[in-house]
Amino acid sequence: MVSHRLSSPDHTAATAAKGVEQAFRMLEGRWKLLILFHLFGGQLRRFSDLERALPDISQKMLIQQLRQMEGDGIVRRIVHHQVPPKVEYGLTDWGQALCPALDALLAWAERRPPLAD
Amino acid sequence: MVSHRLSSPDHTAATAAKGVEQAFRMLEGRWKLLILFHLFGGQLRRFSDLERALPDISQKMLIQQLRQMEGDGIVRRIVHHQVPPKVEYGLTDWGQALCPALDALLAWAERRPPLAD
DNA sequence: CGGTATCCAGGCAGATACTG
DNA sequence: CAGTATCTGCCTGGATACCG
Repeated sequence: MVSHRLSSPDHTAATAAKGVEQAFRMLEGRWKLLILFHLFGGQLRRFSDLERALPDISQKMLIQQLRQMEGDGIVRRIVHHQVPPKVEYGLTDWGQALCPALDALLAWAERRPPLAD
Repeated sequence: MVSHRLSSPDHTAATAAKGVEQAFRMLEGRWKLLILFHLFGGQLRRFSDLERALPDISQKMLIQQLRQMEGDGIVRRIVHHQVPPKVEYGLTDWGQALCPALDALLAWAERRPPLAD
């Protein structure tokens, strides 16, 4: 029986959920979305810039989240071999492509009707 | 290159992230997406139907995830006062509206290029 | 049938201190 | 500047047993 109106017809509930869960796992974590929204638009940000932009994050968490997103292919890391060291972070093309999808989710969240129970 | 920005101009990185995080929090949890994809399309499913559809879930987890989504206004619960008891679960209109947003995220996940490191 | 109640373990976030 | 290492506490999910 045809049920969930996904654009792609060849998904079961299980495969669709699995795909979305993959996406979720890459974006979960208290800081990843915040980092992402600071990088949308093609900007490059230094490690210390991001530290300042996210005042409550520890260095451990910042590098951890950046490395995970780099490993997932969302973030790219650009090392300038200088003294003192300089490292910039930006998005890959695929990472940039997240923007409209997150936008859709944001729009949905903001359409929430009052809970009229 | 056209920078990818949000459709709504009055978002900072912080407010946008906050909105999307709200959405994420409502959908996080090992079973919620799976439940959701079983309910997309306007179907009503009994508690025991869902239990059968998600063979590895415990009753505690099933009811917990359903209740949370009900509290968030995504799922609605329909109690039929009968003996034996019968309870059905479906989506609210707003819950249904999640489908295109998740579809976008699913499409993104499936566009992932090979990690050519 | 459709739930509650209770206990438990693992993972992840956070603080803090140290380093090339 | 841009990280690494270690310790700790909490929260979430899971197993199990019981109830209207």
